[in-house]
Amino acid sequence: MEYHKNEHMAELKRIRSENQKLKSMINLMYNNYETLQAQLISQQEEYLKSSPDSMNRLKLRLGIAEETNASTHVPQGMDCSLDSSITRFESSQEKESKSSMENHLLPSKKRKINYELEQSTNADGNSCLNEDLQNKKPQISGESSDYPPVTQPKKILTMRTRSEATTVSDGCQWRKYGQKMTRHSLWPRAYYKCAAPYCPVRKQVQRCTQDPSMLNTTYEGEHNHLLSPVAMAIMNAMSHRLHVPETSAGLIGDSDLPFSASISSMGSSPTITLDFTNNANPGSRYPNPMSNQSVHPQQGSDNFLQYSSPLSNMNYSQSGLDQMASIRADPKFTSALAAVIAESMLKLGAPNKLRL
DNA sequence: CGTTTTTGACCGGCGC
DNA sequence: GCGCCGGTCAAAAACG
Repeated sequence: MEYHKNEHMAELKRIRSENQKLKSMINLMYNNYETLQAQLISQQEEYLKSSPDSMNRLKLRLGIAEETNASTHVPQGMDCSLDSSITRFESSQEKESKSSMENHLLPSKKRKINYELEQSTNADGNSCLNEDLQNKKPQISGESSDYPPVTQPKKILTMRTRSEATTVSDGCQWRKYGQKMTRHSLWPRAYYKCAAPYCPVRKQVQRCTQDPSMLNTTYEGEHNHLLSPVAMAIMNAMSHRLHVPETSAGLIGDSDLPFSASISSMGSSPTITLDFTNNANPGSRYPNPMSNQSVHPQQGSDNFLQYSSPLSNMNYSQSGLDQMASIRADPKFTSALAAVIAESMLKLGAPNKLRL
């Protein structure tokens, strides 16, 4: 009896100290993450200030619509290996987005009312006037407005995933607001808005006609709120043109990262895969940063690091803290994420090295 | 019963 | 001006 009591006490003590360790580890990682994010933002701002022209070049690299001639202006060496269907997809989206933006410039009666309503709700000094509203705002007196010019292009990212589900779970909450049959597809196109209040981000999801197992997802705009770590990692990966490994024809190979990475959706859960084999990106000009690092590949995987999101086995309704804890506690994930962020900073700090 | 999805209507752009 | 098309709205239906 006494023996069992002691055993329980020891177990409790062990669990308590483990909890403490985990807590401090989470705090440490959270701090590191915040520091990195702050550094990334300040570097971006600094870089954009020093070289305004670089913005357009970056947009091109990130697959963002150009202000003019977006579909015809394809810089040398860029996206040459893109699946032609993806290229068409992006181009048409850019065109559509442009026309939709022009549409916003001349609001209909109904839209004008909505706009005025939102204006009045934001007029109390609340600065949540989002990008969408800025685009909708009619330019009355040239550039004297307090807002950026309406020609400011929206970020457009496309992602192609193999999925049987109607949409790919990407860590964000979306509200469906429409579905349409389109002329050139046998499959309907679904329209989603980010469910966060005042967030302007929208996405369109449509199954590929040629290969119905593939889902084309187009994201438009930028989130104006904090994203979950998973969503952030996915958006980050998308910015680097990461792609689904199962895609036979459409592997986007222009990534200049020292590793290749991909998002795939097994069922409804996202899996982020980072492949540090040199073969994966033979054209990379960068040395493999992980070759002598402390990140150890899985046994038998031959320098192949795979991070399967804990969300794979996790209910999305689980509390945010638990979610963050499980993800951040995985050293493989943080290493991979840090590598992506570091790579972004490296590129931002060395504009002349951008391959365009 | 509140939230989310569905779906027909509506709107504006575009080509003819 | 008309019809087609894609994007959005909003009432109704479905869902949990």
